[in-house]
Amino acid sequence: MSHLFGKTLRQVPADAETESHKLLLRGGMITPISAGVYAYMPLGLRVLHKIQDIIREEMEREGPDGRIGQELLMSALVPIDYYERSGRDKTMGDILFRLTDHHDRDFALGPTHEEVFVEVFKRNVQSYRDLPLMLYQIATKFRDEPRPRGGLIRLRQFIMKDLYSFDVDNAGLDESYQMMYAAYLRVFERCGVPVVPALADSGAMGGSDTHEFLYLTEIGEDRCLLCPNCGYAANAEVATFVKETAHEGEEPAALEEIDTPGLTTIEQLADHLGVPKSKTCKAVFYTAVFGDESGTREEPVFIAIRGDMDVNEAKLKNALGAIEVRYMDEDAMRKAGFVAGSASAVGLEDIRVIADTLVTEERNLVAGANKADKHILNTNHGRDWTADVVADIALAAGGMLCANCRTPMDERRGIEMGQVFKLGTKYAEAFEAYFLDAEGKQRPAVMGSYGIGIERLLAAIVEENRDEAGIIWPRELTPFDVHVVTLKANEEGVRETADKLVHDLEAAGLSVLYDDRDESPGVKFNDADLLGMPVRVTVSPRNLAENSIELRVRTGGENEIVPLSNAVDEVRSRLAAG
RNA sequence: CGGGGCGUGGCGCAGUCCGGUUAGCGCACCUGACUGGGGGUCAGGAGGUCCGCGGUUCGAAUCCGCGCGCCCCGACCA
Repeated sequence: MSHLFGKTLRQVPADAETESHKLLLRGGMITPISAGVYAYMPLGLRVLHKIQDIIREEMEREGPDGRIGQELLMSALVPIDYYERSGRDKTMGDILFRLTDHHDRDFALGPTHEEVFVEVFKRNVQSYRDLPLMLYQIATKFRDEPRPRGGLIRLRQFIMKDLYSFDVDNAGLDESYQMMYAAYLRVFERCGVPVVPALADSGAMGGSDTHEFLYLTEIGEDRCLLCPNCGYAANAEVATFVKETAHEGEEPAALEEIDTPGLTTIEQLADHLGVPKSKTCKAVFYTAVFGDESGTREEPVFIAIRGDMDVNEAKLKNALGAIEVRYMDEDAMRKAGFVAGSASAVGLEDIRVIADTLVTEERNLVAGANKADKHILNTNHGRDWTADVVADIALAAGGMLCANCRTPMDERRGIEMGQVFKLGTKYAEAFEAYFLDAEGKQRPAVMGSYGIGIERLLAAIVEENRDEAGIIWPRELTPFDVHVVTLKANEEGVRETADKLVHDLEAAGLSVLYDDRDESPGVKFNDADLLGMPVRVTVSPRNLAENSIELRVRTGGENEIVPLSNAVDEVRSRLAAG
């Protein structure tokens, strides 16, 4: 430690908010470079390497039919036309880091590598005999995130393990997907991070099935719904729930315009009228963005949804086939002639109306009159207004009933540790990555893609494995196996004994962090706790007088005095137990 | 992109409202001594474009303008 680069800090840098960020900074394991960009110091890098070792083992674990992940390395610098061919130069939009070389050729720094893998696949595979194939890399990705956050949780430059599977058909893809799904559970288990696999949105990836592996934590940025009864788990973006009408049986009543001065929210309106929020129809305005090879086009859309629910923007996007939907700002609303607070689809023309399924089945809802301070009672879909698109666009929330078993669901926050996608043939077709099947027919490869963010995983490992004093590294990830501390090293025999012990431990195959600094006991013990190695060994005159050393396991055990002669075996047994 | 906070030695902060000696404190760092089982004590020391540029002024860390950067909330998110 007298030579170690990266000092521990007693005070936490003020801009660290999450515990993992604070501990990694205090431990001298990371150094901030720019928003969402970090340098990894020696201790931090050792853990990153160990995480990667675990991932490599699990990616290369042989499947039932002998398939394994094969590691390779793609370029980070990618000609922009790769992303143009898949259309993702548009769908990924501003997230793409772009640059131009001195010949004016455009490149991107790869944010994810489906395009590059499928192109390399195409150049090297012609026959079904080469399939299935699983290729992966552990490499740096670049994403110009609008808002990096939480230390290592959301970065603009990060290391990712990305694996891509290539199969002859959907059944093969299912097998690859299951293999990776299982491998991911093992990776997170070994890293000491509990995860919940949840149904997710495939977003700009395209494709069908996709699961996210969520680490549940209050500092998470994703919201998910969990059924405590049947185990259903889904990101709020895609979560389904039981949608029941509340007023379907009523006889349609006559329209009636009423005065509602100053009442602009559903809350106020329902309170004023003494009706449940489910008796109202909420109006929301969005700008939808559509895009294809020729460019992008914007269109204002009107959303009608029952007053007690909110719009799920991912579902809305999918229902419209838009590449983006965004909440309309006040300027655009004024231009479109909407009366915010008193709007409805009744009498509305020249704009697409998207209605949630429930709102079309209810009867006699209170809706806006499209005039300030006026609302209409008893509006009914089909009679008073008609939607252009009817779809499930409602956002699931805690307490809503599970679609499988009608149990009220819990809503939790989580961080996405990894995601697995069934991509299908989208990329193979865009890149004409065909192989010849047994009948000599050309077929596109059926792909899957599977990613894990390495630094984000590191952050979650620290979030999950710590106490008030510092980090508690899981056995497989600790930067060093043993932390040897000397006290009063200038006194007779202490330094010599510690030097020899370190040598013996290393000869026994253990890695050792040796605190040989001339610091007070308090400083050394506190640093040992902060840095979090599983076993601490103290060599001091007091113990030496009895030919002993002292052991302490980081997980909170008591100090134990053991004979110096057994030191190596004793350390090993503590490590094996942990 | 909208809202909020912040920018003064490596870290944490005071000073800024109300302009005026040499910009201060704690931690860390260097030298020496003492000390030695949970961030010890004393003495001496080094270290500063006060985020940048422009302006106001006899005089700017402090006032004004324009930028830049960092953090948080939201929007967004493969």
